[in-house]
Amino acid sequence: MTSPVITRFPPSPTGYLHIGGARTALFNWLYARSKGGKMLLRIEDTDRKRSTEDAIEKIFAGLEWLGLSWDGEPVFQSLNAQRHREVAHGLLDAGLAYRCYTSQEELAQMRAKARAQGRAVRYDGRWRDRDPLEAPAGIAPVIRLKSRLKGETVIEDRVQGRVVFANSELDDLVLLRGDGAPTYMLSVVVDDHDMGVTHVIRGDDHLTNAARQCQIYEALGWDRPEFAHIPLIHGPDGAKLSKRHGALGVEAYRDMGYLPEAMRNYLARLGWSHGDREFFTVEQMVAAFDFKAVGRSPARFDITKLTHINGHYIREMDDAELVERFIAFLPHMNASAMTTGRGKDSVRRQLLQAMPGLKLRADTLAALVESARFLFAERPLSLDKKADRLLDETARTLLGELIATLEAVSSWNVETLEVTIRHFAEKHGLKLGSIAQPLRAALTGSTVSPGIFDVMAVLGCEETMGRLRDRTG
RNA sequence: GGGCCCUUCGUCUAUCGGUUAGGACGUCAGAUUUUCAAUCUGGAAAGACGGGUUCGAUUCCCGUAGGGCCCA
Repeated sequence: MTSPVITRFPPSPTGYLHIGGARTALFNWLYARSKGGKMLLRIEDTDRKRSTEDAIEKIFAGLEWLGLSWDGEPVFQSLNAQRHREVAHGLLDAGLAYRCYTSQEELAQMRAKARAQGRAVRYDGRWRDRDPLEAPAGIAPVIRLKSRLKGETVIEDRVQGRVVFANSELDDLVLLRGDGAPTYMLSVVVDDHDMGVTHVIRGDDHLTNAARQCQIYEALGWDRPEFAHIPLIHGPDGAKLSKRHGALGVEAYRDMGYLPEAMRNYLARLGWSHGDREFFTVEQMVAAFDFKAVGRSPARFDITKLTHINGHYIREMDDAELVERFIAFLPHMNASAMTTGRGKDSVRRQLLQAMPGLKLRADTLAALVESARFLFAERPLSLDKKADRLLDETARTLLGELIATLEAVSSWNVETLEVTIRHFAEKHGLKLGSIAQPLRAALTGSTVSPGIFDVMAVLGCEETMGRLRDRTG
């Protein structure tokens, strides 16, 4: 019988949930779900000065937006400091750790010396076996792990494969600082152990840390978890993802009109693949996810592809569902006023009717909203430059004649309107485009819109005629 | 500086030693067309470099170069 899989996502609440963190969370979530296990959330708030409530809220919101639910209550690392200290002192009592009184100056010298000799920069263990009685007064010691000097530390990583570190490269790491604060290295190991984490899935920037953490596990006599170090996401220039690129919070993408399912799909395919498959439902993703198919090289964030995937999801989405997303999105672009003065039901009805034509032309919710503005615009419409130029004397005259024809239309629907207008164009010896474009300009204020007959149908007879008269009167 | 990781079209990737090196985004051309999209068809586009191992390397090994991460 194998124990249930427990993964964890441990964000520091010093900012928003960025793209890289979101993908790490996704992979943890996918693996846990695929194994019928759990994903825990740990808030690594030991840096009290930089941790904020606001950041915690944003991280929760980001995970929820992406549909990455965690199991149980979040663990706050700062609350475990006492436990971490006890573990460190246990190691001290067992002779597996020691007090080190080396000053900052000495450390700096050590570094300079190592560097000059072309060796790894690390602590030389000068207090490792020294008599504590020689301790200088007035210096609060740090507690260091008495790590193995010889041999190797081997990590059988689920993504990186077998990675070997010579123990001689790893120095006696600090467990507790002079002020008694546990180090990151100690806290992570103790918390992961206490939380029962079986699989540590994180960015490969932690690969070297993993070796050091293994030494702590060993000293403590604890089983280490499985490790899976996934490659980082880089910016378009191949360098670390920064604010210049995509290191925005996921909520920034939400506000740009990206769908969580699209973001999830895109992120999953960054560094992971499943044959030639590009699109995955959550279920398919969970079923197909496997560390063996996770690559080891970093991937660049490409918003163009994200946008394409987003457009795909918008087009595939059920119209009624899209209407709800549309409405929910309005506040995010400060466009709530767009539909004021209209009944909620009528707004929904009109959007639903227009959606098939609108969603084909938008690859973000923001673009979708923009493209729908003409529906709710107040008469007389303001025309953009091109539309204005299109509506010259000839065009207006033509529209005037069209009004008369349209007044005779008995049933106002796409089919009838199309037949009527095609006939009208023929009668005047015009191509359909010659009448459709002025019509579009008059009805939408733009030269770009869904099919013109759809526009007329969605606008309705009364509004259509009104907008036409605005241009011919 | 040391250690570790990485390297297939511009980008994300497939390839379990033998393929015309495949797909996707982007790009170009065409079809369609009432605009713009969407859609369809087609094109250009890749194994960093140098050595090995092998009948045969993108694939395995070594080195070089480049990039990244950690340590400070």
